Amino acid sequence: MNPTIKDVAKKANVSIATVSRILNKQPGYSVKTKERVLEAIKELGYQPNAVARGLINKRTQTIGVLFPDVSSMFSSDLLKGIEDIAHERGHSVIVCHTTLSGQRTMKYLQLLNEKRVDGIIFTSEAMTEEYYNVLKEMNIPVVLLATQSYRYPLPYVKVDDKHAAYSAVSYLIQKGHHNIGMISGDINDQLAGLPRIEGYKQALLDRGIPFDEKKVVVSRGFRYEDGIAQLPKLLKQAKDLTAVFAASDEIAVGALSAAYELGIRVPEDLSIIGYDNLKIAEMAIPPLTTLAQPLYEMGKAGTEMLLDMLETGQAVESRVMPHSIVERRTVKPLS
Amino acid sequence: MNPTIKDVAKKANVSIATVSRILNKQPGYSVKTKERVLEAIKELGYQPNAVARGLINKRTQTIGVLFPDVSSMFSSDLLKGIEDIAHERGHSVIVCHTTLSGQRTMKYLQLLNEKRVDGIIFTSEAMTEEYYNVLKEMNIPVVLLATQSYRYPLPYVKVDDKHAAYSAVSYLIQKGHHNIGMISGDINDQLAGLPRIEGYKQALLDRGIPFDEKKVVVSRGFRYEDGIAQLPKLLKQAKDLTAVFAASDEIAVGALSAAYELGIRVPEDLSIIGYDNLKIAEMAIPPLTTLAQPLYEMGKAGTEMLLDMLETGQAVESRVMPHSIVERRTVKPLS
DNA sequence: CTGAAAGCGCTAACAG
DNA sequence: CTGTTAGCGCTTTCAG
Repeated sequence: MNPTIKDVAKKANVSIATVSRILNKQPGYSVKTKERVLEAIKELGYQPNAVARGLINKRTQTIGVLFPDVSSMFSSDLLKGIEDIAHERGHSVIVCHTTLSGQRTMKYLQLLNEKRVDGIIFTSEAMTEEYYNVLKEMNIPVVLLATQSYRYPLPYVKVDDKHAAYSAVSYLIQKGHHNIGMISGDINDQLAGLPRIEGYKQALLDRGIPFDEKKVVVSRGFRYEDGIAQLPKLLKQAKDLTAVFAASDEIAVGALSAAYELGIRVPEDLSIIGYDNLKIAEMAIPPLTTLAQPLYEMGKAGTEMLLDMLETGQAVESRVMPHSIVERRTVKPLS
Repeated sequence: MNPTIKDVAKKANVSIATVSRILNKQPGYSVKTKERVLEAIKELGYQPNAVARGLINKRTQTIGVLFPDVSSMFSSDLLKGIEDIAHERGHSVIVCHTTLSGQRTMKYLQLLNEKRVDGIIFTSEAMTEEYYNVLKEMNIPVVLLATQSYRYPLPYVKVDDKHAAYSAVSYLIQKGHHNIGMISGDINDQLAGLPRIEGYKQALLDRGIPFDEKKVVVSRGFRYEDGIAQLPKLLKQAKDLTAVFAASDEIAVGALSAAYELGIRVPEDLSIIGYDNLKIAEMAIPPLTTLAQPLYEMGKAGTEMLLDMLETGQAVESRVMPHSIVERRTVKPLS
């Protein structure tokens, strides 16, 4: 069995209180005792029991992160940022894959409560009343990552989706494209679906290009398969498109594949711009021009916010992260 | 604050022992008290404190998983399998990104010990004496995932790398290729580096094709960038190759990109086979033929093993998982 | 500067 | 069937 603080105390001939003080760098002991204790610790290979500490401190130094079954590349960029900061600031992270069904999300929320995590990062999924209620009950800091809620006062970190989509489409227009299609994600998704369509629409309108609903096709998700399925559909219902804006990189790469099958050359015959800037954007053939979300930084920022709330007890401000265009080779300038 | 078992006991007019029994489904109470207690629990919204439980039971229902900074796609497939089984069997998972430096691995190991996790899954990285010693000290089950150790008696789950590489190259030969190159990962990697080269060599020799070291080029890692850099080098030092075996899908996709830049058509001018069967293999243009490792199943299997050890206290047997060839479109049969 | 003792929330004998 | 009690390993008053 692991040695306990008691063993250390006995070995060093002091009380456990003294050992505890030394462990926690509190004042109240002579240099000599400190040395003796430190030596006992080393000799025994003593490691404090975080469980016992958690019980009394009411802090577990652990946070929970909920991921829906979104593209794993998307999630893992976020996770990396989260884990880096959490570790740096002395916290562990418990990952929870909630998949689609809310049931599992509820189970996880309950679990995280039982484990007494210090805070929760809720990613990508929409916040529901049910979730919010239990979160409120738990009475711990929560931050929304790559999602947000109008209804509930939870701090978030995300990109401005509408604005980002606007930028992507504006970029296309600047490059001389006028006949631009869009492959959207789920239109019922108030967070990543609709706003991007609105950004697309707005960009068009602002340049005096009429919006034509035939030019946007909506899929159920944001996956590769959606891109594969939707590009042909889009091309059929909207003629002579010179460019398409895909609502995610996975969709864009799917579109790239579909185009390849159709014998349509990208970017010679058709320009494509994606959204996210995942690793696959870089790896695509040809490399995908895309609207970049700083996923890794978002993960870091969200975690910073969470831990700040934890430490200060204060609310923090939401952060809208900057997006940018990463120019690669799927958009051809039109003369 | 969260209500405690005491509150429940008071409200239901019973002792905390009775509540505890009911919570743990142990015998020893009437139906009536049970109902009363259950109602009190519901009314208070009581949730047992897993930290307190962990302290007394010496079980935290939590496992730790260590990932080096391997391709995130690779890790996240594993993680998904791990998390699914862990959750199904009532455990949470703490993720630890160890990056490259062993220092961080040691810190994590120590952390996981302090948190008193019930078991550890150690992925991809080579087991060192230093790690093994602390792991042994911790005295909890450990399983190696996508790695193995000759020196230390730790159960593992992985694919037979040499055999898998042998299969991949044999496949190429069956398709009529004789002049086959290889882009290897780090040759100093005893687990994923060398064995795959040996499999390549063996497959050649078994068909009477002489091995020529000019035909294999080794990179430092298994990343996309390595593929990009190494293909041109390989093509320069080995003429008239008709096919290449890449030691990972990322390398293969990098090779695909490099070929595209060079104006080499795949598979018309050059066939390529990858290794892993990540999602990107499917998404590549053209879709990548590859040697599939069942990553998700491996994650599941490893976790099953770990939890079995935990529950039974018995050692478990290592598992060599089946590999297979996923035929897509980067290998052209030679007449 | 140091120790004794209470108690975090829970489980597990041991009594009754 | 039910309650009392002693800890699990630690932090933290409160005395000295």
